[in-house]
Amino acid sequence: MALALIDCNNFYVSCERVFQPKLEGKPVLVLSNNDGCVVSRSNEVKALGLRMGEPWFKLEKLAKQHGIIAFSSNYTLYDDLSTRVMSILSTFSPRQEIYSIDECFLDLDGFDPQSLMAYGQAMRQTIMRNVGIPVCVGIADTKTLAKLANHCAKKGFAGVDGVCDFGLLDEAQRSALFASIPVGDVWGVGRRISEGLLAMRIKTIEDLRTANLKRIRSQFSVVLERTVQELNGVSCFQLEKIGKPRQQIIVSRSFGTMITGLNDLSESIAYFTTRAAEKLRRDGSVAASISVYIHTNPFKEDVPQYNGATIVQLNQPSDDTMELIGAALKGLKEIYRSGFHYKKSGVLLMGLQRKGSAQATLFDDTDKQAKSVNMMRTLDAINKKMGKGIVTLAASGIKHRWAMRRERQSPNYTTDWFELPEVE
DNA sequence: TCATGATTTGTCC
DNA sequence: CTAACGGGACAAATCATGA
Repeated sequence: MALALIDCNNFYVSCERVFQPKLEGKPVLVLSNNDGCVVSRSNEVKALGLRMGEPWFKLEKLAKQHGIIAFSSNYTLYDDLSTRVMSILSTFSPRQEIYSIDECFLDLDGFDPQSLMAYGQAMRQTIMRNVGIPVCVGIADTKTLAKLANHCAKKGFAGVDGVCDFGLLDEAQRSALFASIPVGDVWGVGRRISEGLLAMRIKTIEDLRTANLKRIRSQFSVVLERTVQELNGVSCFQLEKIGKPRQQIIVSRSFGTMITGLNDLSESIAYFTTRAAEKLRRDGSVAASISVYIHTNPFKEDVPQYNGATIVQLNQPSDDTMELIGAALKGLKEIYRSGFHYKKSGVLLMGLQRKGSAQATLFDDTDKQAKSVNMMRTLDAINKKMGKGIVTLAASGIKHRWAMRRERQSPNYTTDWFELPEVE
């Protein structure tokens, strides 16, 4: 049983550097949507002590002083480079689980244990040569250990050069290593659980690995119990098949500016529902209900706060943009209150099932359904070919006063001819 | 009282 | 110039409800 976890280094920053090599060695960071928080940092930025998740407006001055280069996030670019990285990695194993935009697991069962280090190096070199993104590789018996091995590879522990294979460590070396790493670095141990463990004097990974299982189960949860098992080499989290359809779809966004009126809110909800319905159809699913929510800015404690949410049941499960928008706007009218400054809204599609598997009812209008399928297929095809949002429904509005801030975005180098820079 | 469904919580990246 | 703090997904835990 051997598993590899391959994780791109500072992924978003690395994507920006692929197309601007002069950023190499310079402090670079990438901001979240709306230019809100720091979500990716180069090593130089980490060395300056800037923290992950820190709001940009608090750092802007400091960043200028240090000559930090900040980008708005460019998901079109990151998605495209991610696809290339994942596609290359898929050739290294018959089984791959894409865990997130910048990391995946590979099943290395049956490979020669002595050659795994070299195999990991081959992955790194191939990706660097073909895409230009640096990655690290962690190899171990379970997912949790592979994540940890990757962490060690990134930190460069014990002369490790981008690949770390726990299979090469004996018991004593393993214990010593684990005793040197804080428990919060384990996959699945977040802030809250870290605090709880600390209160029980469980400080290092070695402490956690040797902790009493029953006690962990009763004081925390079955999930943490499994994590402890995994740290001991007992596999509890299996490799998941790719292409499994999602169980929920969320589209939500903070606004670039506060909005107050029902009209602007309706536009945003219609727009988000359109995006959600596209994802739904891409998955080949239909939704049974849609939830709508709006809220004010929770960070402005001195102004009146309001959170509204509701769930609207559809007559029958659907993937039709217009039907979904109709339901969403109905929900919005119920929860809308005038007199508040709204900062964010969103929709959530629930009760997802494979299209076609839904129970047909006596009153289904099959002719109307067939027309809807054609309409939606055409809409998706045009938008795919001509660019997202070329054809939209009137309800989504045109001007989008509420659109998010993206003041420092790089061009879509790989997906839009018109955004290729001039050759100097 | 139990089983089920709905909502909240915690985590990850 | 001012004001300015992400988004999406999942599973388990917890709460609410109704037979």
